Amino acid sequence: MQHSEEHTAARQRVLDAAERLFAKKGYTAVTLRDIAAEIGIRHTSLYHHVPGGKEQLFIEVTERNLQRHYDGLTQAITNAEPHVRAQLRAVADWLLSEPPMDLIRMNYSDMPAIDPSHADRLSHQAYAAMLAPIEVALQHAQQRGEIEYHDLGLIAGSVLGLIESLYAIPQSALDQHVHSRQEMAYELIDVLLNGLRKR
Amino acid sequence: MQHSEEHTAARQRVLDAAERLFAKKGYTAVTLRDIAAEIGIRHTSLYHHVPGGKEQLFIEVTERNLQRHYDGLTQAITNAEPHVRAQLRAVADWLLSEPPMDLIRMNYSDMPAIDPSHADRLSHQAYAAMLAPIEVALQHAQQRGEIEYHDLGLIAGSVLGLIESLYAIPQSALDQHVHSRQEMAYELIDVLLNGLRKR
DNA sequence: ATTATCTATAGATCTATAGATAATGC
DNA sequence: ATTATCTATAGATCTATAGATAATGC
Repeated sequence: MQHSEEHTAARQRVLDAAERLFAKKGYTAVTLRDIAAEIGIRHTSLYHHVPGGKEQLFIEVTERNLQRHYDGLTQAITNAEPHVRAQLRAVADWLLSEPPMDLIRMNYSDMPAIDPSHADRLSHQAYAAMLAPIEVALQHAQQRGEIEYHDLGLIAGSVLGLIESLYAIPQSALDQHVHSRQEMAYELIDVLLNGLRKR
Repeated sequence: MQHSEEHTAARQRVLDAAERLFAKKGYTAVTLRDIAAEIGIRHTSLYHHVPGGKEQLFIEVTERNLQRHYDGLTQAITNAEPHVRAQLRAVADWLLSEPPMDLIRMNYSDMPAIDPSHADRLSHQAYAAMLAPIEVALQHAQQRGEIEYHDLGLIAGSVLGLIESLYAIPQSALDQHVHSRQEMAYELIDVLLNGLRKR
């Protein structure tokens, strides 16, 4: 016997589609019809999987997305060579393999549209999931003497901001440009690390 | 005699409110009712000032916003001391005095929701208005020998991305933190410039 | 038998139009 | 006289519920 919290295949398809669309366009820009259309069902069928409706769906898949990012970033860092440059490149590779995590939009547009208590929790989770793995890697790099800075939380945010901001480049501009997002990310990581070198 | 393209005081109030709200929350998250409520009129009255409706309103105020940013950034740089550090601090001050220009949201959420031909133009304008002034300042800095890098367009984007990403920090986290956004921006500018030093 | 989807429907909200009324500026 | 706003209304779309039908998994 399975109760409704269980993860059936159909429910997974719903959550996957919702996660992708909400991540890409934000809470208000996505309708339940968009999500349902994505997987070829009627929007009313979504309520069977998520009785709480749009808001519950958004909260659930956003937490899921953040957890996935935490895992992905942690894995990327763990699997990379134990040097900060390789680890930050792995972070960039991970982030650029996913749709952008637009934390500004979350902060200014998504969060104000949902229940405040949930918004607070999500904001906290976003901060922790995205920044913590990077900050830990930077701390280890500092212990190894690869970098030197007094506020590595700020630098972790910069790494995230620098890489994600590459998603602000329109596809049309990317096509003309010689470099890919990955190449640009790698260059920026080198500039940043150059600015953090012990001297 | 004045035709409807003229800028009357009432029309200015409409555009101001629309600009602020669209900048903050994005195209789909803002309704015409929100804009009208902001200035204490009924939403149907908006059509008198902007017959083209929501989409025309968004396009008009977004271009206006971009022009304002271009002017503001150019002025900030011109009025600053003629050194890259002071100029980038002035850029940060300007950007942090305005609501965030979330170019990721524009790229992924706003632009797909409007007419493609207008979207293309707006994307191009955004790129030019926000990056060009910073890039020019960096080129001058390079001519003065203050920095050295082969792709200053990429660095201009980084400056923008770094500073705007400070808007991803929730207010609650800012309250706990010791540093203001401005202080963090100044620190990041120093790290970046340190990474771009001639050596 | 359980899970998933569909149809039908309600009520709220959104963009938009038409025409009447009020406010403003020579 | 012109400009700005309002009321009334239409039609589209959105979230959500109820109950019937179809698909699935033991």
